[in-house]
Amino acid sequence: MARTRKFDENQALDAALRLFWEKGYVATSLQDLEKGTGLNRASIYNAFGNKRSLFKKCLTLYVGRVQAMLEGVIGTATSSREAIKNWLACVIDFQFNQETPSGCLVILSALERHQHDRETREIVTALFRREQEVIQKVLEEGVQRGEFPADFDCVGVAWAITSATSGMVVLSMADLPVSALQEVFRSTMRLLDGK
Amino acid sequence: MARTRKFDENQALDAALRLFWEKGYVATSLQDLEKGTGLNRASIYNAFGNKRSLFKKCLTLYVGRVQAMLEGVIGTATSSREAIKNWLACVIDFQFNQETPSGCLVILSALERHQHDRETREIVTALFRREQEVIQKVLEEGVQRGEFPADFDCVGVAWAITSATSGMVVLSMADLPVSALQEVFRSTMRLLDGK
DNA sequence: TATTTTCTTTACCGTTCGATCAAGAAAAAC
DNA sequence: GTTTTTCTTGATCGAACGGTAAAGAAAATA
Repeated sequence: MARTRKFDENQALDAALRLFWEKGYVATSLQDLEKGTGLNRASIYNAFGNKRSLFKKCLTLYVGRVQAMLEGVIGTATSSREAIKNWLACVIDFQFNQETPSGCLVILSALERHQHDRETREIVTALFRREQEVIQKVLEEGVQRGEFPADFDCVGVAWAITSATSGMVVLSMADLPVSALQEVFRSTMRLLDGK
Repeated sequence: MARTRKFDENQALDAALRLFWEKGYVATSLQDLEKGTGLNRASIYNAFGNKRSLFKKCLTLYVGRVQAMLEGVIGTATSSREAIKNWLACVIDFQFNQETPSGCLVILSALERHQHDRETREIVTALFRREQEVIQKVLEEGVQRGEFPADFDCVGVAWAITSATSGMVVLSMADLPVSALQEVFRSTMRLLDGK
């Protein structure tokens, strides 16, 4: 009864995500999006609405992936300590992975806050909260398992680790070498040793 | 022999800095700059060159101030521990200070890296390096003073603290409450306790 | 195969972008 | 007070911006 869509919507979304990830919301023009997705301008509007809603779809997609990666890495570890170690290593790998852009769309969006509506900002806030919660939970499990002392500050350390992941991303975006991130990594891990 | 400038160049630079600080380089238009500085467009070009060079002047001004604040806070402390404590507290205060925008122009510029030339990116990199150096130095003084054990990892902890300051700024931009930053603060301070 | 419906293409909309230029205004030097 | 020089103003530039409308192309139904 009707014509089918020629392009793969997920594929186009992926391409758009990559662009926003690299240049941010404002600096990514519709011209960029046309070239990146291979779609015509009107096709983009037809499929995704306007630039704002396309961005929001990309951000949601990205957040979902990061969260899946976070929970995957944390969930498959055999100890609390290993979980944190793997997560921090994962963040570093991700920054220097050649297949994906460096940086982080969520952090970028956090800093572009003036450009976005409340709903978008809440997506950003939620990811950080979620990261802290997941880490806190794995630390609490570590306490129960006897890996950490009973009075271990799970809340505070979880926030510190969450902060450290953002900090590492910023450092890598500021052209600091891997070694700097590794120093952050090692020192952050030491938060799991003390009292 | 000639007419004198009516406006205060430093004052205009301050206004421009504030705009870039709030919205970033791309999102700040010349219209914004005209309104913010109170200057006519051509006066801006006459005084500061183009948008790029105006931005660079603002960034340099900002970096100088942050560095002065860093060195001031660290330099006036009576112990290594107190120096770090004051610096972290200073960063938190700064984020919630109502008189200045939240966020950080340097971090924003790091994430907008694709917009800037190498010289600008190097200014950004340099500030992070400088922050780490200053902190490392004060830690090393702490070791000599017997505040920390002889094998204390000054390099790594300095990077962790540098990362923590960026992390806290990101968290505050992501609308996390002060309490979250304070948790990062407390946990980061604990890096000075362990072995 | 004819029809219907959706997707795609092309051209274009008004607006805003960064940047410039020529004319007018004002202060210092003589 | 005249001259000289710089600063300021207002108008305007071409390009790029996000977004849209109408015509053409193509696939699924009948």
